Amino acid sequence: MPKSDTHMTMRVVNHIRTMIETGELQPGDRIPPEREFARKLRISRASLRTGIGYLAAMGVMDVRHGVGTFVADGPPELGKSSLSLLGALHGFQSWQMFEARRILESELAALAAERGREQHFASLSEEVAEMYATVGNPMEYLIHDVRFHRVIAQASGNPILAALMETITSALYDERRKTAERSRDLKESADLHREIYRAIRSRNAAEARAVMERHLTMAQSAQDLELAGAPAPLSENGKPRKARRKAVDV
Amino acid sequence: MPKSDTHMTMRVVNHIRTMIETGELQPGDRIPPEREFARKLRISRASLRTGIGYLAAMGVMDVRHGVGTFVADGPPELGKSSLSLLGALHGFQSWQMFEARRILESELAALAAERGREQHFASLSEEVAEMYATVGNPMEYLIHDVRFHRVIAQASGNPILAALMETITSALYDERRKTAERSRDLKESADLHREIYRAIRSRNAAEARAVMERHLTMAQSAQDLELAGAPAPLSENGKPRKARRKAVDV
DNA sequence: GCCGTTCAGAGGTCCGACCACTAGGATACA
DNA sequence: TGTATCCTAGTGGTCGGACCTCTGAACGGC
Repeated sequence: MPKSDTHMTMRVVNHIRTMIETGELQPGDRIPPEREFARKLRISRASLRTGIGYLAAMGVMDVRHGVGTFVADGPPELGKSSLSLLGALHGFQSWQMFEARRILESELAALAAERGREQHFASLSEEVAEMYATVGNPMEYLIHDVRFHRVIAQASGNPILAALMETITSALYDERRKTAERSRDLKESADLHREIYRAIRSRNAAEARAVMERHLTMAQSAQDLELAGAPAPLSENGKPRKARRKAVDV
Repeated sequence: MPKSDTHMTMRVVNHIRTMIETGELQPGDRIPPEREFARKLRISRASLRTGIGYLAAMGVMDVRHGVGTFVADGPPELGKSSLSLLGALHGFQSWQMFEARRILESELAALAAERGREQHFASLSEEVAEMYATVGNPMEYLIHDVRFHRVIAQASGNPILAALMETITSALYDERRKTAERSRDLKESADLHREIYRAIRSRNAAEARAVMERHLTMAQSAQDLELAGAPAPLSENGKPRKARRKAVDV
């Protein structure tokens, strides 16, 4: 998509991109200090920083003040929190977020059932066990919950869908953290996760998809309930700035 | 996700975000000239530019040299071409891209069948007609093809899923453009689009999903064939790094 | 009325200085 | 000896102010 030559920023982006493609740079690697790198590329430090900023915004680079600049590591995600920004711009609604997640994760679960490997099953099993063990500790529980879904995404064998899921999940995360779930809910949640795990392990794609959908539907209604007794009013395009803010923060 | 206060870049991002949330800024609007805006925010122009660059990278702002900086207009998309960058980093494969698209668009078609409105149906019908009319002109055809899918995304009533689709599609676009389709293929393609349109209009979600899936599966195998048949793909910049580039550029 | 020229205003690039954070070594103390 | 504190080199962050390039529209000659 991006033109090369002219714009300095694109020159930087393409240069780093090439370094990645040739294997010269790998996830976790550090790039040279800005001053040095800028000299090597024959551009000003300011321009170099523009390019790096661009890559950082897209989640490809990870800049750490006082330490250095690194190639992003960990699960790929499209543009850190870009979804919430876009949401502010286009008025995304909470339920749309959940719907998107429900659809993605359901398919992910089905794919995981078809393509998952022993190692994935083992990880899933482990996380389920941890979930049961931390039913009394929502904070801890959430960590394993997230990991569980992340393992499924990996097991699906499609890193792109996994990245999309990661994007939505992280946008949903903040809101979710605020929902102080009760222990009884967590027990039910753990049960559902166990069901999902079993369906995947037995390579029953349809079942995995169905249970995952049930799980996420329940999670959504639980949160809706928590947030307000009133069901979400879909004004579609309403003026009320109040509602707008709500949709935005999701 | 982003901390506020300290980092200038986040101060800018949050400020603009707030302006968007309050409705002070709307898609298509122009923000003040950099020098002036920087003065108003009490920060240096460089810092302001960093923040704007961040927003631009995520597709929220649209910067035009010599003209001005605008709030993004048109269909939302997550981080312009961030997918192809991430692809380079994590080695995304072509088939994974197609799979993701197939899953997303199938669900989108189903949702469109359930929620679409008369105006959407009218647009779809129009695009189908245009497709038949431009069967002899691949360039023109492609435009209406893209529009057709975009209208379905809108009709689905879920802008988030639509944005995800847009992201994948635009990453796929370059590759797709190179595939000089023959007229006969286009005729078949138009027929399928017409089927999809009919299913949606008759609110048959299952049928819409199925036909869409068939359409995209065919499109994928057609392109695979094209790529395999012509063994001397344009290397775009000389380097023989074929296999690698393939996985990357998709 | 058409078309090339001019020009103001907007973003793009650069420089060089200085600030702020981090990690790890050097030092002081118990 | 062990531990806590301080110091410092290295790296990203911010600044401002000069200059370049691009775009669009007003201007003026034909």
